[in-house]
Parts: sequence; structure tokens; C-alpha cells
Amino acid sequence: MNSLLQSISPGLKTTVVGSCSVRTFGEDQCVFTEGEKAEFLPIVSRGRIKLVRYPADGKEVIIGIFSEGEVFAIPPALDGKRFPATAVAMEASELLLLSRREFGRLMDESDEFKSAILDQMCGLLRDRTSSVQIHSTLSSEVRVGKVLLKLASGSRQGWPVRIALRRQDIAEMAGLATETAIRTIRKLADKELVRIVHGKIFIDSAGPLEDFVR
Amino acid sequence: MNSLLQSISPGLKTTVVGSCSVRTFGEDQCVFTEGEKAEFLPIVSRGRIKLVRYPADGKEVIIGIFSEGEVFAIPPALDGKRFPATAVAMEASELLLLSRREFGRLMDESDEFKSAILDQMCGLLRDRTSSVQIHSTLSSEVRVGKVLLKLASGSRQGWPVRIALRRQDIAEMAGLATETAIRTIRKLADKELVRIVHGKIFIDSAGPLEDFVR
DNA sequence: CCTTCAATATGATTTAAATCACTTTTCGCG
DNA sequence: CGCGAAAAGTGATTTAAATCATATTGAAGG
Repeated sequence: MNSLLQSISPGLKTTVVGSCSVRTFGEDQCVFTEGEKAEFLPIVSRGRIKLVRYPADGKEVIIGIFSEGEVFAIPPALDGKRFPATAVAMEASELLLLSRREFGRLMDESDEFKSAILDQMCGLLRDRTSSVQIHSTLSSEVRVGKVLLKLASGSRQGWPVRIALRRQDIAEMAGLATETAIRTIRKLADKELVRIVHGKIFIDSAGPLEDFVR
Repeated sequence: MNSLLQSISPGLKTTVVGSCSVRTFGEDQCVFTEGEKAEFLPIVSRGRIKLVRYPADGKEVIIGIFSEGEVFAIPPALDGKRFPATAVAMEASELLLLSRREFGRLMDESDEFKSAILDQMCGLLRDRTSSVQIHSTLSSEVRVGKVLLKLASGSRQGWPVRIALRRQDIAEMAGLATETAIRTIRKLADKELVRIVHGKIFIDSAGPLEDFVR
């Protein structure tokens, strides 16, 4: 586990892990639903969780993707209000569900924990701001470019990066139709900003793409 | 001043106010620019500041609007990285600019301050998530509806709420062209979800609009 | 190795919003 | 009160993306 739990002292880590339930989720299984009241703080210990909305039926938008060590839905977990979106496992995943009660206690008692949460929130806020930028950008090429760049920079391995998402997921992150995303990615490939090998997207380096999305 | 400074003890409040510069900004004056390195934490003590991006020239998108008592740009202020957007005063405003050094010291030394910042970040995160939702919603009517609802619920006075922004600002918040926003607002008025009196937009109650944006 | 299904790809058509060009209204101020 | 500028409003046209239809490719499993 990375960021959150790494930044917590070993003793505390045991406490955290000891005082909350661990649950596994299968692919496409729902962690919580938009509108539901928050009863726990979800911490990803394995796998990948997407935070999504369904602005119209058939339509899906990905607001965020969270991997191992990341925490999400902090505001609702803090005050018990409703989740603003739905969380779904993208693959077999394991989550620590920290009850609001325990969460509150830890926030009060451990300064280290509080700092770790603050740190996570910084990341969430940055990511969300970048999402707003992506969705408010006019050209589909720039939108997809930004999404790919975000995915590439968030990846753990070095260059070239292989994008681990389907066109449909990229489309949902960019707020575009799948076909549009496909065509747009082709255009980016024509411009040699990405490579497509057997349908998989590869990015050799961030530079050219960064220049392109300005 | 509200939230932040209210939630800080009187003694500390003096400290905060005493240890940072107070600057005034005229309408349309820039507080900081996208890409600039963060040197301070901005706290609005009077007026209204908008956080904007310029995805293409002539085009402007409003990411957030901050009023008295609100803090913004916390992530860059925490780590000194670059601002992801530009901040501009929408009217004559006054800001407390807390140097990063002081900000860090306060975060370390005052638990109360840290909690206040955490609280502000929750608000920011919620707001940003709602922005993503707005921008990723397909129909312009729902987009504008959500923007108006956000503006109405953020307002201090009771119902009916008079929207204090121009069509252009609403368009920039919804990610639409000004003309589209105008036409869309008219449609909402035809559906009696808002009232237009002398060009000013009035919302009598949140209910119908909330149902509409679902 | 072949089958099968999901993912990718591509073309044709529709549609909603952007854009452009212009008029009307509102409101502050001399 | 009437002037002038800014904001709101309107119509015609263009444009980019959504949608619909269908074909091709790729990868997993028997």
C-alpha cells in the first residue's frame, strides 16, 4: 500500500487495518451508489475503483479512478452526507472500509492520520480540477490528449507507457462518445503523439503530448 | 469573515491577520496566473474572486467563484507548485495573502487551523465534483439548471434568489457559448423553473429546478 | 487452430451547440 | 431625462460531435 498507509506509522497502520472491515469486490461490483448516505471511508488496498455518474441512461461519465493506497469520498465520509456519485470496481479489488465513527476518532486522535488525509485531499482536489479542465476544453483532441496524459503520468511504470483502459473508458473520462474517442485517438496517432499497436495505446514520452494540449 | 476565520479562535485570528499581507484588487485585476509558482495562500476577506482558465483564445471557463471567508488554491500553496488556473477579481476585493512559510507554520502549530483548512478543502472538493458533473452533463438545459441551482444555494439571502451574475458568467460556468446560455435560460423560464424580470434571473425555490436537473 | 465475443474501427446521417451578424433592452450617469 | 455603453436577445448558418449501422480486428479458451 502506498501514500496513505505508508505515511502512517506502523503502529497506527495496524490500528487502522485492525479497526475496519476489509471487503472484496468483483469486476463491475458496486461499492456505493449516488445518493446513498456515507457510512464509511473507502481505502483501496488492491485493484481499481471508478467513481462514475450516469447523466442520462446509457451514458456514463468517469469522475475519478482510484488505485491501491488511495482514499476517496472523503467529504461525505467526514460529515455523513450523501455520496455525489457511484463507485464501481473496475477489476477484482479489495477495500478497507473505515466506519465514520473510527474515521472521526482517528482524525481527532492522530495528527499523522489527519495529515495523510489532508495529503490525499490535495491529490483529489488537483485531480478534480484537472477533470474540470478536461471537460471544459472544446476540442476533442485536446480532451483526449489530456486524459491520456493524466493516465500516463499516474502510471507506476516508466516510458513508454501502455494505457490500460479501453476506448470506452477514455471516452467516459473525456466526456465523449466512444466512437469519437476512437477517431480522436487515431488522429493523435496520425500526429505521432501516441502509438497504436494492436489496438493498445502507447505513449513514448509526455513531452509532445504536453506541448499539444498546451 | 465567515467559515475559515470564524472557526479560528480569536487569538489565532489576530495572529493570522497580523502575519500576512492584505491586498486589494480592482475589478478584473489578476490575483495570480496559471503556471505561476504559488508563494501564498489567498483568503478572501471582501469581494468575489473567480478561478478561470482560457482553453482557447477568446474562450474562458470559470472553475470556481470564491467569496468572503473562503480560501482557495490550497494544494499549490501547500507544496509551492504551480497554480493550475488564473484568479481574477470579479469586483473590488480584498485578500489576505498568507505566505507559504506562515501557512506551513500555522498548519503545524495550530490544530484548529488545520481543521479549518480541511473543512475548506471539503467544500472545494464538493464544489469541484459538482463542476465536473455540470460540464459532463449533455443537455444545455440541465447544465444551466445545475449552475443556477449552485449559485442559488450558495447565496446568503432567502428565496426568491436573484442571480447576481451575467449571462456570460453563467455560460462560462456551464461551459457554453453566451448565446446558448441566453437561449437556454429562456427555455427554463418558459418551463417556469426560473423567472426573468428585466433581464435579471430569479429563482423562487429550489424544488422544481432540483427535480428538473434530477 | 479455430471459434467466439468484446473491443476497435469506419462510414453515413442527424443534431445540438458554436459562430456570426445584428437588434433591443437595461441601467448608470452627466 | 436622454445619452451611451454593456448586457440581453434573436435569427441564419456552420460545424463538430452524437448517433446509428455495420464491418473488422484481437485476444481468450476450448
